[in-house]
Amino acid sequence: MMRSHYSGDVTAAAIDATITVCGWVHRRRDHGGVIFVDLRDRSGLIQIVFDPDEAETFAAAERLRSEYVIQVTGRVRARPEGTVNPSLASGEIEVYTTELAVLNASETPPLQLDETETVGDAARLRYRYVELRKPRMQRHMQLRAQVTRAVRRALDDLGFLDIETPILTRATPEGARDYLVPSRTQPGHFFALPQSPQLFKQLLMVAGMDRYYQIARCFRDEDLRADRQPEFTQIDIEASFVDADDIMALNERMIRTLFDEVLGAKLPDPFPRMAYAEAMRRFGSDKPDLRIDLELVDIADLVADAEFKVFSGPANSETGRVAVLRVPGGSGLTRKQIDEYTEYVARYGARGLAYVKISDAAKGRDGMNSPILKFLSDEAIAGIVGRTGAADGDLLFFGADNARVVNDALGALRVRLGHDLGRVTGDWAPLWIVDWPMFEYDEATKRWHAAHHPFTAPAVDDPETLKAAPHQAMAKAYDMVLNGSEVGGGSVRIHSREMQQAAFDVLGIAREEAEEKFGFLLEALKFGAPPHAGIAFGLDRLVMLMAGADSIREVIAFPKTQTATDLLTGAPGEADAAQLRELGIRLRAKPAGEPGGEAQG
RNA sequence: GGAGCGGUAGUUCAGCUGGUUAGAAUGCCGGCCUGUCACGCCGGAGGUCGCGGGUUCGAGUCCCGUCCGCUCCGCCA
Repeated sequence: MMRSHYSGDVTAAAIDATITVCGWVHRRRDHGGVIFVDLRDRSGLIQIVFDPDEAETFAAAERLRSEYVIQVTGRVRARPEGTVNPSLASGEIEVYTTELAVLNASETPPLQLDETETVGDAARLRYRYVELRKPRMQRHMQLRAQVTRAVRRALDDLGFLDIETPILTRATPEGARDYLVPSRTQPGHFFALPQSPQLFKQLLMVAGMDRYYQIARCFRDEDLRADRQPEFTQIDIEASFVDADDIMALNERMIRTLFDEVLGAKLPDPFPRMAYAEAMRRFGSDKPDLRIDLELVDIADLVADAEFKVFSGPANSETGRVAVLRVPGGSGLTRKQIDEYTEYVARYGARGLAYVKISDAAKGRDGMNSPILKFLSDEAIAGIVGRTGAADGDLLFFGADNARVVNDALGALRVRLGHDLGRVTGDWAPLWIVDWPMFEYDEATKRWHAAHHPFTAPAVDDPETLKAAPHQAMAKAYDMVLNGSEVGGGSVRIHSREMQQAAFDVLGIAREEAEEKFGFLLEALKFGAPPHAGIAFGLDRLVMLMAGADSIREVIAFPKTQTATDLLTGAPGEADAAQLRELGIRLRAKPAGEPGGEAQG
């Protein structure tokens, strides 16, 4: 039953009003015969006063301990002497209690609930229900609810239909690893949990549900990161008879409204757009953080003839790249710091991190300091200084390797330096990345991969053109990037069977395989599929950014650990023999000392 | 699959190069204090130093293995 006071905002109560408040005892202080309790409820901390004149209540209050669940009734009073405690939600008022009911006791809490304490992650997740009581977590959950509410309202108002799609569905051949669910009624067969509702929302377009959305749970059995969980939530949107511009306009308006309503933040109108190629060239990333003013500059032509093989090799290679990152004022970096950055870029495959410190650019090489200067001609040095605009006191970092390594390494270094050197300006920098390549060639498997997914429409209209030159094909795709994070991505979809087949052909998905895995989609495309396009936002990541949190776990009520387990419930657990028998699953013998075994199928 | 960091009272942490009864803060228990607000003061309880093995006269500390948590690379169409 909802307690009578529960407006969620005690601070709005009038002086001298009698109110009833429920919550948890955050802290009890006794002083000179008076007992003070900081009561924690969803609005924050409220100071409750117990006076010895209320003998019975006072006696009960003496037995209060941390995390006891109580209900108090009392008179709202202004705090004496005009004292205001900003750490309390009820900073200017207090509740002078006449009645106290202990609704439940609590053992000594397993976590410290002070906001200043950083509790170890394992303990937090094990006792998540306690951790969630913290005002910060309450705020995060409230923010998340506000976001979904605002999104729903915006889309509802535009006539979008919220339609649910299956959670038990079938495996897809490409993309992330699937979570599998064995079928009891079809022994040896498995459902897969959806990586996204992609195929179903396209079927809904064929079905004439021409404006669809869903706050959809998605599942991907891949390794976790601070911003990646195995189950996560997408704001999934699809519409018919629209093009890329329609979808981008609709969604940036939605995001702008969302930020305005929820955070009071004004995002640019319109969002800037940048071609994928430009983003890679200037920032080494397909999700550049535009709050950082550092940029990559190409210098391959300046060092192509250098004797320095480290530079001239990539400079003359089809797949190579030689680029410079100018760090204004960076010549103050110590050798130790540069070594650290070298180590940092090594993660991305960079075999070194050449640098030049510039003390007096006008003096040419004599005004510079670098181990690599001796390998470069005066012309090359002058060219690099001219092109990068390097000034006295600057430092230049060089990347020379195949383009992928240079982009990854300098792109990551750029972000790292931006933060380290305080070059992050502004609060929100959204943009659209457009003009994506249709396919990417994977050297390892010698195969083409879909840059987005295999249902993305190419810019060309003829399937034969697509097949003839897949490396040139551009996709009608768009990603929304915010502060260096990809928050959403979408595309115009293929709506003709012939084009879809052509895409599968390029991707090396055999006709039989395509027929088996996607036959239903190919078939649907035959029966009057309208042109359609859509987008999906990563809700968790979006809320994380809005909350200023550094992990997606901060905005998910019950997240999983890095090894995809749930410390609270102990999931995943073992299945008992009877269940397995019924499912027709036999486990491989347990390796000694290890819990569980491996499914054999 | 790989790299790195961490695991010591309920909680957050300290514990230098191996050395006697493993400390602090906070929380918890008891007492004191006429309004505190991170209240204060006095006292107390609380630890298989993640687990297993090894080196050593001696291991929280060194070595090996293992488990767990976190960050990152790979992976995430």
